[in-house]
Amino acid sequence: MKLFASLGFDGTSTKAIAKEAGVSEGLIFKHFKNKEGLLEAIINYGMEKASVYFSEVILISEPKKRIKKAISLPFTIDPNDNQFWKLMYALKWQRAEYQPSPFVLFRASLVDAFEQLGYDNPEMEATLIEVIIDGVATQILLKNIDAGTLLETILNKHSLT
Amino acid sequence: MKLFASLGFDGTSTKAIAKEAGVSEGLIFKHFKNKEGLLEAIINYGMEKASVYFSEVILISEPKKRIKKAISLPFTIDPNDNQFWKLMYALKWQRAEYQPSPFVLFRASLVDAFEQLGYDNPEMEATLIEVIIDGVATQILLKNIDAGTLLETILNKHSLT
DNA sequence: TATACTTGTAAGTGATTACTCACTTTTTAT
DNA sequence: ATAAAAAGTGAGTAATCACTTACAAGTATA
Repeated sequence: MKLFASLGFDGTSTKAIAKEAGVSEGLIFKHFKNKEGLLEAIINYGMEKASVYFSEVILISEPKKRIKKAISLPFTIDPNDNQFWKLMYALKWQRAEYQPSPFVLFRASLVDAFEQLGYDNPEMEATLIEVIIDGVATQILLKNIDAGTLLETILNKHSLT
Repeated sequence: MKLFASLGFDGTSTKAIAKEAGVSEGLIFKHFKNKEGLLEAIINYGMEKASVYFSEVILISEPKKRIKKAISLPFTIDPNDNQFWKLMYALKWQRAEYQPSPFVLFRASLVDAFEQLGYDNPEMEATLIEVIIDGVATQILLKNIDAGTLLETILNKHSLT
């Protein structure tokens, strides 16, 4: 994950991975069949952890609280998971196929929340939340900005305080 | 640009580039010295075009209008330039060094606008605009969303109508 | 027209790539 | 304790990589 996140999938050789992991190169292929299989294993591992956070949002029944929680997600990224999310975002721009299902459910729960609140265009409002999450994640992961008061400001503009 | 944007820099071979361009592989190295040089030429070409749009924002003296124009930028991306921007965003996640200077000036002009408007925390407000631009660009370039009423909604939430 | 320079090619180069295979060591189950 | 299975190794493999080089064709200027 460390190497894929910093050098990219194609920029990382299986030899380098083996060295970093302190094992022989052959073992990688015993375990994961091929390089692609290793990437999939990494993604599955990360998405399992990520699903926990998505569930926390989806399970909130009160719509305003659910939306607030959704926006707060990128602000609560565990620094230990930074590499995983960098990898996920980098992959996003290169492999359209990697749009795991947890994201779909997450979005649906946002649309539902805005419907409950009687918004004119729930789909668009959900998109706007996704816009903010993508944007905040980009800023937090790439430039390590001081997120301090940013969350509150966003919640304010969206009348969610 | 087409190949780099879809397959990534490391995922694209100079052989494939030569074939796509209909020239010999050697000619690439005559013109651009090496593969990296070709990437730089592409970036320079694209940034020159992009600078025009940034300038249009920076040159607006009225602060509210300047911020409005800034937010509207990702909504006005010429579909012909999609590949360039996909490449730029993909590069963002892999090569920290490619943060071209036009972006720096652009951000400074946003901070300045919020200062003029007397906001408490102009730096943070500028970051929030960048968040929105990054997020909108991500949505427009990756999923081709209907941007229709999204811009107006954003301007509304930020009291910029 | 002769000369110099640029544009272009094709066949290489050594290095590196993902991956395999024959083999050894360690772990697990009976 | 023993056999089977799993985990691990290291030296290969053909293919591909970015890049070079020797040379040919085209083009501008004297």
